[in-house]
Amino acid sequence: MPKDTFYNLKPEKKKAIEAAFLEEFSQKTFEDASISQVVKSLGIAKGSIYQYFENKLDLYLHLKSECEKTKLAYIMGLNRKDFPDFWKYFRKMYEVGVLFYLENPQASKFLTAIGKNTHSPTIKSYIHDWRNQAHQMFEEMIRGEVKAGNFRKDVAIKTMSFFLVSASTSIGEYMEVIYDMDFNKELEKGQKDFAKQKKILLQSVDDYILLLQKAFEK
Amino acid sequence: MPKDTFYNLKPEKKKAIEAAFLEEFSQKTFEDASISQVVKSLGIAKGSIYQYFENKLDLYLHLKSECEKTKLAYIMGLNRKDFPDFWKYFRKMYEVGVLFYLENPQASKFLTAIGKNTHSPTIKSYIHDWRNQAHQMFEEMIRGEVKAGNFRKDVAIKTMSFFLVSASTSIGEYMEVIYDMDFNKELEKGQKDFAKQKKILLQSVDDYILLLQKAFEK
DNA sequence: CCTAAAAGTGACCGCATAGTCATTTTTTGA
DNA sequence: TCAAAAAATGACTATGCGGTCACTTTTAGG
Repeated sequence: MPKDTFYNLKPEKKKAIEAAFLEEFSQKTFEDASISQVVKSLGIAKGSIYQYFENKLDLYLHLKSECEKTKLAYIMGLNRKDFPDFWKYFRKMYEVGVLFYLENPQASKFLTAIGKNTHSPTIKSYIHDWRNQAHQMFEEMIRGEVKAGNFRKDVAIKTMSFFLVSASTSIGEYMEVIYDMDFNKELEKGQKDFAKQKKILLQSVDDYILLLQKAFEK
Repeated sequence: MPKDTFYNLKPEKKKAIEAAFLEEFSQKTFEDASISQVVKSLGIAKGSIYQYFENKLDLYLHLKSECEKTKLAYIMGLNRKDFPDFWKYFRKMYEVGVLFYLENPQASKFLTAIGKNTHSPTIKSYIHDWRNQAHQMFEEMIRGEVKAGNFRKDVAIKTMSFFLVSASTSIGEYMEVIYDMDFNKELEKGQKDFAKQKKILLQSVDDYILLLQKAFEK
């Protein structure tokens, strides 16, 4: 847990520090991310960081939980029961996910980057836990749909869950590719249309759903 | 390129060095992998490594190309034309892939681990190239199947290719999970049946194909 | 205004890395 | 047998890291 000193910081400075480290941890492994370099770019002393946090991991986990909290606020309130079928629900998840991405690109990229620490001795256990949770969640969802007669039942639920988790991850990567392509295109034209971006990103999701739906239906 | 000194080494020593570094690079990032630690475990001097290779990257790329060469020997000879449909061809690719895995676990794991260096400043360009090649290959294959009327044509080829690449990666990860589970189960019983392992791994592929087939068919 | 607490600092420590190179050891073949 | 070539060595360099701490500066409030 961060120390009181950190929470006593002026909001702008707190934000600046968080932003700088989000950036660093989005682009490097936990081990390769360098506190020394970030404080240099921030123009503060390295010692200060250790007035705010216990150590590097404490800092990392603080960012992680902050970003997760932010994202959760977007996801919260979504309930399978409120949708006529699983894919409408699935799509809505991505709709709020895209909103989160467009409104908090740094946080979103950081959360994605966490998953790239598969080999980090410090971080891998957190990833492992997260993956297990995701698989369990998806398994339960799929089991529900199978029981309700909405999904095929000739393929093991574990397999379908693995398939769906990977497809979900892939959607995220695909969206980033599409976003970069389109972002550069818009840059040339010297504009940046938020609503249009959202539409383009969600088109990727819709296309993926077209494929997934067929794969999972009876 | 490795220096002559390396190729002049006695085969056993050469193999031992390669094996030790395959192991290290399978478990750590390129940057985090430690030559110092590997040479210690090998019982040779660090200077020797620099008699064999220009530098760390040279060593890494040597292992990469060696493993790729080994795997290529398994894949080579497979031709879409020799199969009645795409999924029979796809399955055969995994059949030889599984064989490669069972016969060269270190090489196979190393090749998989390359992909985890997305954030490595030294390695990421190689991954990027590899990904682009994979996507291009898959795109061409899919285009062929669409033109032949075997695949649906209402989803962009780029999307289908992204979907298929991710599913393929996922199969690999799924197989490792399944393999570990089953390997441990067999260990308890104190046996290790190669043919049975192969069958179990390929069952994962078959299940994935059941899903993919539906997703892609007209 | 002045003092005590809080915040900020950066030189420094211990450690680990990739890579070098003068020196020693081993191998080779005439 | 012996000298020249090849290979092996490990102390050493330069660099970078996370983390510490004695010290300085800023802030707060009686």
